Amino acid sequence: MDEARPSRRKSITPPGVTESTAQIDMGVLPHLMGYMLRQAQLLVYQDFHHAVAAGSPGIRPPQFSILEVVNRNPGLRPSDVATALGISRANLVPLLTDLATLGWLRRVDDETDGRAQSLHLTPLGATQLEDLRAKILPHEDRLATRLGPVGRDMLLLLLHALTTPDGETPSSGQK
Amino acid sequence: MDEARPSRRKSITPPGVTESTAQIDMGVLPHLMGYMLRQAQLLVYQDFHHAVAAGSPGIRPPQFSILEVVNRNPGLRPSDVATALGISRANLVPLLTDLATLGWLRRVDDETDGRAQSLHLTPLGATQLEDLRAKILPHEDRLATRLGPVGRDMLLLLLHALTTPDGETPSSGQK
DNA sequence: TATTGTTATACTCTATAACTATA
DNA sequence: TATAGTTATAGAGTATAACAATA
Repeated sequence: MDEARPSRRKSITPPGVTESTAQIDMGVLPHLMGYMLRQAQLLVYQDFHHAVAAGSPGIRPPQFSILEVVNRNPGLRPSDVATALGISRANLVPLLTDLATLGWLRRVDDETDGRAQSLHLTPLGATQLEDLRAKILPHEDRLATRLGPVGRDMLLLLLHALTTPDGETPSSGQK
Repeated sequence: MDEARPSRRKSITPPGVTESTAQIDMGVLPHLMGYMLRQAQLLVYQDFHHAVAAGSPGIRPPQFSILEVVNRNPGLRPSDVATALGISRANLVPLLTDLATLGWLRRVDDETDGRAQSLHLTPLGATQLEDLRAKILPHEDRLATRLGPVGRDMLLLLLHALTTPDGETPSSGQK
């Protein structure tokens, strides 16, 4: 019985997200933004890992985002970082602790508000962040070559439009 | 060192995550595909949850993907589902078990190959899948209104280009 | 009372290694 | 030996509740 499917050959197709599914009907999945966003994000995250893992173990996208935001906004508070990156305060704590343990980030108790802290990058953290950018940007550029000359800008524009609630102005967000 | 930023400059990128972070400089993050893909995916996944949670508890994107693929390819094997969706065989097992426990999916031992199984949706599973589609597609459409008339197709096209290794033909998955 | 940082907990997703039973 | 399904485990990300100190 069974064998509703003809010819199950052992045609092992190379790994990757969608390539090995050539003869499988994916149904509506390729038409769902959620599914395709997940696949794309997995791919880019793998690229991030390849770009960063060797040289900066333990640094993943969230850690990089924290470094970037704190570097651009010295003295920022954990609470603000959490809302800016969409991370809960509770989940931010161990990330900040790890970065502080590395000596890349300092937590300074606020003098006017006994509850608050001010976050700053150490000189080491600043140079490491530069190093991370120098690794990440080329890899993103390499991936972007799959999208054609204006594809990357178009993708970012669409993603901004998607994540921008409504009355925002995403038109001024490009470099 | 480096930039020595003057207090709180309103730099080039207001858009991004939320409007409450308007005065925070997000640096290069809004220009990174990885960061924006993550933000977009979180948003769409929240939408998925809102669309599905009430009525089908426990059904998340991976479960839906499995149902969709098995429905379109009756008799498919777990191994094929795993590679098609980018999930490891090991991690697929509990997902299939849950769906089987719900009575939505059957695991039939293959008669010619004692190691293999054939996956099929039960009649209940098929109707439930129809129900899920009827909930998910409108919510995706609603999100897509932020992207303009051709924005959604453009986004899907770019995501396909990004996740397609190189000389592949993404048309095999198109409807 | 409300907020800030924190702790603790639980659940999901992901990544490996290793086992069984078949082939 | 190789494969299919499975088990077990560990790690990361996410989501809540609750707490102490402070406002």
